Amino acid sequence: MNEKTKPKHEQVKEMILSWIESERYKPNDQLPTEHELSELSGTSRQTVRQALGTLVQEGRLYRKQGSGTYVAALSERRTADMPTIGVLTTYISDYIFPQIVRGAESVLREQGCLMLLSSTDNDKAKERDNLLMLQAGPLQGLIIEPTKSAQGNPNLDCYLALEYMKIPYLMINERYAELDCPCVKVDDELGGYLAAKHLIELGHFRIAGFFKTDDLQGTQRLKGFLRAHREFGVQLRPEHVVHYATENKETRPFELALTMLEKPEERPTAIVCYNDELAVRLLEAVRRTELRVPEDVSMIGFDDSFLATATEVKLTSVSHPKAELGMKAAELLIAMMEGSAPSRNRDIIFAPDIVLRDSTKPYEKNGDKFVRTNV
Amino acid sequence: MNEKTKPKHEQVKEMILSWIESERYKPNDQLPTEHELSELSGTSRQTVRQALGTLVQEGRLYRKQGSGTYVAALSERRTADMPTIGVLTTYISDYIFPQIVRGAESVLREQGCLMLLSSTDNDKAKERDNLLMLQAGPLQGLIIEPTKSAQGNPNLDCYLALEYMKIPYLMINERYAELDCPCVKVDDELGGYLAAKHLIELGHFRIAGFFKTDDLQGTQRLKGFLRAHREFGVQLRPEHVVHYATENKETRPFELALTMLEKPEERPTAIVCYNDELAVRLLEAVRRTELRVPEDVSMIGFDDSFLATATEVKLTSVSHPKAELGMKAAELLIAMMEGSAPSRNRDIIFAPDIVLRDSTKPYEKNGDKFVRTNV
DNA sequence: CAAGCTAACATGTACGTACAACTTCAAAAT
DNA sequence: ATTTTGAAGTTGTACGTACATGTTAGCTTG
Repeated sequence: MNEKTKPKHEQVKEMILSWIESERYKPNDQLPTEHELSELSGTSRQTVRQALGTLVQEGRLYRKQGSGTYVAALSERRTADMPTIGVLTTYISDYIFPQIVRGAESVLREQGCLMLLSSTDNDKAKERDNLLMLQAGPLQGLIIEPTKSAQGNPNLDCYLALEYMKIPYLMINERYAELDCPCVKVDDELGGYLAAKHLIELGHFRIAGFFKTDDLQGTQRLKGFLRAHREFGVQLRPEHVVHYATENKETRPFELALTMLEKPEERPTAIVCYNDELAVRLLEAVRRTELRVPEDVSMIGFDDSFLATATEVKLTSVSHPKAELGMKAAELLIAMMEGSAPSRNRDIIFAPDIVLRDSTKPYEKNGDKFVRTNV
Repeated sequence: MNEKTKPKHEQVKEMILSWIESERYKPNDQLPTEHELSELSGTSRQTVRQALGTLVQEGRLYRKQGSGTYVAALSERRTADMPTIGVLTTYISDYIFPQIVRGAESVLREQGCLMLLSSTDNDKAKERDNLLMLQAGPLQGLIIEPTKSAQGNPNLDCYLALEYMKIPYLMINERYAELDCPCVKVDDELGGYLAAKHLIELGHFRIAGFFKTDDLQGTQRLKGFLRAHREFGVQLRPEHVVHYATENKETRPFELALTMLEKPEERPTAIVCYNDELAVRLLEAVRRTELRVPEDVSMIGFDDSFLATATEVKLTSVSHPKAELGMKAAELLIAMMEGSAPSRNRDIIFAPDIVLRDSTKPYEKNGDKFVRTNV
């Protein structure tokens, strides 16, 4: 069968499609009967039925026994022309991620893509389940937030399966070390650096830092925090660097903050918080010890979320464009799906900046017994 | 055609499916030829071809002209056995909705369903676009948060199309008046009633209420607020009932609160806020007028969100189980899809309760010139 | 005028014949 | 031993007949 002579049922199908596309028949209009089409096309009723059957299966027509065959409304067309994109996140209601999803969804909607959303509860086994389930669906691309990104990747085989299946994927916030997919993220190291730098430039010399180090984001923010201290020659007390993880985030930072705030000779003059959520929690620790922010201890958050302005003392916070991150991730994934993304250096990294509010102020001696011993 | 005697081509299809499911034939195994199946089943080759054609269309088999018919590998199966559920929301990053989605997604994941997420920006035209797009996908059910629920339903035809297509759907938070689908929601009227009742029982007699009335949730909360005043015989000043809408929510409530707080002779002794987000905003208005919560004016929020504990004065708030609402909605929709939902009285309504914190206290005269004139 | 009935019309199922196009395997040729 | 050819086998297209099931419109009756 060469190109010139297609099967008759294909030719009938194309004739009917041309009627639909030229709007000779509009949605819910009735087509000629099978008998009429048979005569019109000079083919048998069976051949007409085969053409109609294919168009029904594709959602272009619907049939009603005893009544006739009708043009389907646009909404009844199938998904052949609507790519399905998966978004796999750790926590759907995490206080930042909904804004990233919002940005992604707005781009995907605009581009006529359907978005599947799924979550892992920051648990590697659930990450695996989700990856398998999403792959079994009609997936054309995947945006992934890694799960406990600092703790390795036991689900590597699932990611390799995505590559085998030629499903493009990218990661947001961090990337598993052994994968080579693009990553769309904030420069967390720079964020931690800017936070500490801001406080150092305000004269603070005893700065505590609280970091959630089971995610690479926390590790990177800590790295920047340390780098600022080194560059500005400010000494750091080891007990002023607090690590915590998903499992103990409700208790450990609060307890350790209480402990260090209750000792006047060891008290930090400022605190860098891993994020605004933690900052709200440590604000309470400051109050509990009858100190004030920023009069007694300055504080800086991260993410510039709506929590930063919900508190009585508005938080100075490291800011980054959350919805835009989602948008750029979606745009990049679509480009990858279309084969129009550059093959190298595809990471997109947003530089954060500091939004100054009321929670940080210059360090003042204030009759304290403390003496600057650095610089 | 009654239940007992299915069409022959259906029976052949089921025979072949039973082979696949019992693993008599595994992925990539070759099935008996059409001629052999014809003899085995006692039907014509055409009938066998029809059964095979359906299974090919469903992705269970693939055929190779001149070679044979084979069982498709698992990853090539279509999503026939993984239902796809749409969730249509107004704002993905709305401070409450992510928790509802989280609850729904956890149930859907457990039940092996894929979840499509889409948003309308509380805009009716986008609601329409989304409904058309979701319907064009492989949708088996839909969970919908109505868009500006108090303002009618210009997209009724889209909802009727869902019914025509026999796609079950339900609504959360409110239902469009002319639709008869199930609704899963909080009893907003009771919530508004409890909020006002709580303040009245604390002795407050001049209570302001702020309600977002372009959503039926706001209208119902207002209704309960009014009912409490009527039942307890407390008079209500019209200027103490503030309506606002999506478009002016950033400005109008704040301005009107400032206005009423600045006039000592008209100042309310307590404020009912449509939600915690608004409460945080009105806390700032109270501060701006150098008043204190709860010493000078009590305040109660709604939703018991994490904003309620982010503030310095922890908010008394009307509480309801947000993630559970999402879970119940997903369970009900699955039951509807399986035909196991009761056909009547399917609404699920959660009774809210009050979580007492620090933002409300009993009314005291405090040297004010005010005199109780009611009760 | 409304309700019920029936015949005509339209799609759904099933069988059959015939030939086209492709694949596989065995036999023949090199 | 390897390559080529041809026959047999298998799926794909197309036509036809016959009957089942459901819908619709027109006619009749109350």
